[in-house]
Amino acid sequence: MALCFNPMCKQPVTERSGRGWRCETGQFADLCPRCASAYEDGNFCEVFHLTASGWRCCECCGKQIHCGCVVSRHMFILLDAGGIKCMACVKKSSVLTPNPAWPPPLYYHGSSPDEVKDLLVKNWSSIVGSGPVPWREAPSWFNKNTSKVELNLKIPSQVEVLGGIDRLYAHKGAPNCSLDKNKKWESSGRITNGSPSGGALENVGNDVSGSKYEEQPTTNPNVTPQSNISILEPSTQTSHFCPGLNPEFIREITEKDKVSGINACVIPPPAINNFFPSSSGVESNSRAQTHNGNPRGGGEAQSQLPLSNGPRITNQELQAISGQTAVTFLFEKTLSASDAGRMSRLVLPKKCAEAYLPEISNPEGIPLMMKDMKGNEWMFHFRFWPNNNSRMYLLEGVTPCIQSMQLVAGDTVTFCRLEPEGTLVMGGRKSSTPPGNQSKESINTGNELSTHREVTTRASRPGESFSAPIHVEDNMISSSLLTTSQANSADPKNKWTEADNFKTAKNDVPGGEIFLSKKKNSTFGSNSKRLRMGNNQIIELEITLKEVQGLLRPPSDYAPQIVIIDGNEIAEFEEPPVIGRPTILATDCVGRKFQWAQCEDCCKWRRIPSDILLPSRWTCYKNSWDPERSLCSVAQELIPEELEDLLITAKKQKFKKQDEPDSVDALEGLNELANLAIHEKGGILPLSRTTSKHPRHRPGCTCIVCIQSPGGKGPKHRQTCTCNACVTIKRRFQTIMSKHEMKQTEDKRQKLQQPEDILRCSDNGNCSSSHDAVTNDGSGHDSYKMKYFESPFKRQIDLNVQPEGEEDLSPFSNSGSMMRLLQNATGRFL
DNA sequence: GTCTTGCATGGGT
DNA sequence: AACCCATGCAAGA
Repeated sequence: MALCFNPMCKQPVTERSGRGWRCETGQFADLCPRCASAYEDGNFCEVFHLTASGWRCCECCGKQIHCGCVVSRHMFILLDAGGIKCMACVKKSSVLTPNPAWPPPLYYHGSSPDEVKDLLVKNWSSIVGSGPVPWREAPSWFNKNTSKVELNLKIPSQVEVLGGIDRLYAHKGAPNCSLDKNKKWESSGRITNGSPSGGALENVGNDVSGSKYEEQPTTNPNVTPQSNISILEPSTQTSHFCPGLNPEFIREITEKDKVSGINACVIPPPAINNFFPSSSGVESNSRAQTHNGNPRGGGEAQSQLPLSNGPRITNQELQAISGQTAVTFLFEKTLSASDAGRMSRLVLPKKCAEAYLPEISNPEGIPLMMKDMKGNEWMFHFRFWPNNNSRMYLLEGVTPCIQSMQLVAGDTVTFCRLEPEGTLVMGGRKSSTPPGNQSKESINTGNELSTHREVTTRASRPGESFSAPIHVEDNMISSSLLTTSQANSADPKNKWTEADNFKTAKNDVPGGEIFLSKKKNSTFGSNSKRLRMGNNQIIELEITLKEVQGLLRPPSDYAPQIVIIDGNEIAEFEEPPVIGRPTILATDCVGRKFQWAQCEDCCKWRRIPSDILLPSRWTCYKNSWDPERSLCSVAQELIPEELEDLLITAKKQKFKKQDEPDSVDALEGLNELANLAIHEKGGILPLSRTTSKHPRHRPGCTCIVCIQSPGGKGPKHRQTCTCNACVTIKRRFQTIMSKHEMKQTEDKRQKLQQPEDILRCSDNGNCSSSHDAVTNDGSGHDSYKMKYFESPFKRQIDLNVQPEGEEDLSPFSNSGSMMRLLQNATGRFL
């Protein structure tokens, strides 16, 4: 007869005996009835280990916990600042203090269901993988003075936890939307006989919610119903879970295969290192799931799973998330174009599919039910294709779910599992947040944006300018524009020229979604791993494509090649451009142009010559034009009022340029185009430059590009040159000219229709600029207009005062001057 | 002609 | 060289 596992007992194990803790072998300790009772009461250690070492006091209640003991290892959590906290206090704090990640339900009384749903999706998306930033921002939610308007504005950056869903809908009386909330749950400190059993965990929480919880409506909006569910403590409690795996199966593999139960069962997020109890020392190089039907060891799979599929979440976040239920993050995947397309099939990373999803032995697969973050159930089909002696796992039928989450290629789907029932949950995370807070969030998140791998550029509506969240890698800018430029740089047919514009890209994609190709006819939003970037390499710009174009600077150490077309020289850069620092063009009281440049370190604005192209990183120390102000400690010239006007000026210029046709932008001077407001972190990084000049050219190539020296000297293109570069530029030129003619025709037609506008124009022909300057902000007020006449750097807004101000900015004011303008632009580059 | 399905291909790791 | 996986594409519905 088996004896009690407790060495201090050794009583026979009877039928009334119970199971105790899980041992490192994966098996559960068989205890005699007395010991089992003590264990279930949570005082096993107090009875048997009282004189042992390792007792510590809870930092909150002072309760002693036998730390370090396998029996009590799930009864406490380790505090970041040191010390421990018993699970009772953990649960208390979870109950009585608002989850910083979730607003009090009070806020949602007036919210419509749609708003709530939207909030859920967005917030879940945030928490699943965007890192801890939302938690930092979250406390503002609890400011009682926060207005609903403010609240709504903050929605995209807020977070959602499953518990929050429960709270929300419990309060709104919509339990059908919660996640299995109607189930009678048991606290799941451990899994015994395939079902959670009571134990120390429940006991420590008895004073809060008891070991069992059957949901009851709450009347106190500030005290949320604490279901059952324990805080998931990565280093302890998780080891008792076998997330997603059938408990019977768990026992099977632990008993049959003698695999470490912990390692075999625990499916921790790869990003959470301390999820892995390493004490077992069981390491295996075998596959987590073999195709011959052998049981899968999740833990083994873990160690092999690609980190890129690991959710980006910290232990604390996970704890917060699991304030109501235990959530095991399984993996995530960035949606490719195929995944998000009409095919309704999502390719799953093989290792993740094999590790986390049910085993399938035939290509037909199995139906797989998942829930989304709203609690809606979706029935997918999990299957695989044989592929090169391997498998390609697919989740079919995902399109409706993905669409319901408004996910597109480049976004991320996250797979989680609710414990203990093992329900799979598919979450989603947008690759970018809406303009206006995206940059801010991205900057705040810093290195937490690892999942923003792809670059997507979007136009919110057809015809609008692009809102292009752009992730810039140290040596690579990933906007469609620049990527194209880089690609073009390798091809003499598509070298980067001043006249390039990418309007076609916008028109190519219905709805404004733009995914430029990394491969032929493929989508840019796909998993171009070369475009991925490390966490600390990411900055995110909220900037339009045209703005990006305006910020382009020719490589400082690379001279352009001169292409002669129709007798005009056009500077053409073999190398991709770099991004310059934006400045604000201004004019002093005597009409001289200059620029305001902002120091990257002190943010003070310095006056620099108008013809200077600043590098992306520029500080006061580089202000060689004004030595007196070459230190950050020196005050700036601008008084606050002037600075305000300056920024207004910049904003007006930005708006004005957005209203202008792309073709105009393509030919504007760089300085003018650089007057853009962008958000950046740590400055804009220079673009990469190809190390090989013509990677696609073969040795012996005699094209004009290859035979020309890097300095731009040597033979030049003739007018009759038919090389690819010339042909391309000619074609572009013709396109621009045709657009210009169309624009001229349209302008004439509009002028005829609006004679009053003509009368309002000044004699210098800058009607549109002057007009826009007044009307774009919707203020045609005279006093407002007059204000702009007062400050020197405001004059560029009113072209009547500064007639020459933007004359050159309109390359199509005179069709005959097209090439002159090209030359001017070239000259500015040079 | 369009959509779906399932395999093949090839770039990337 | 093996493997993964995005996606092309042909065949069938």
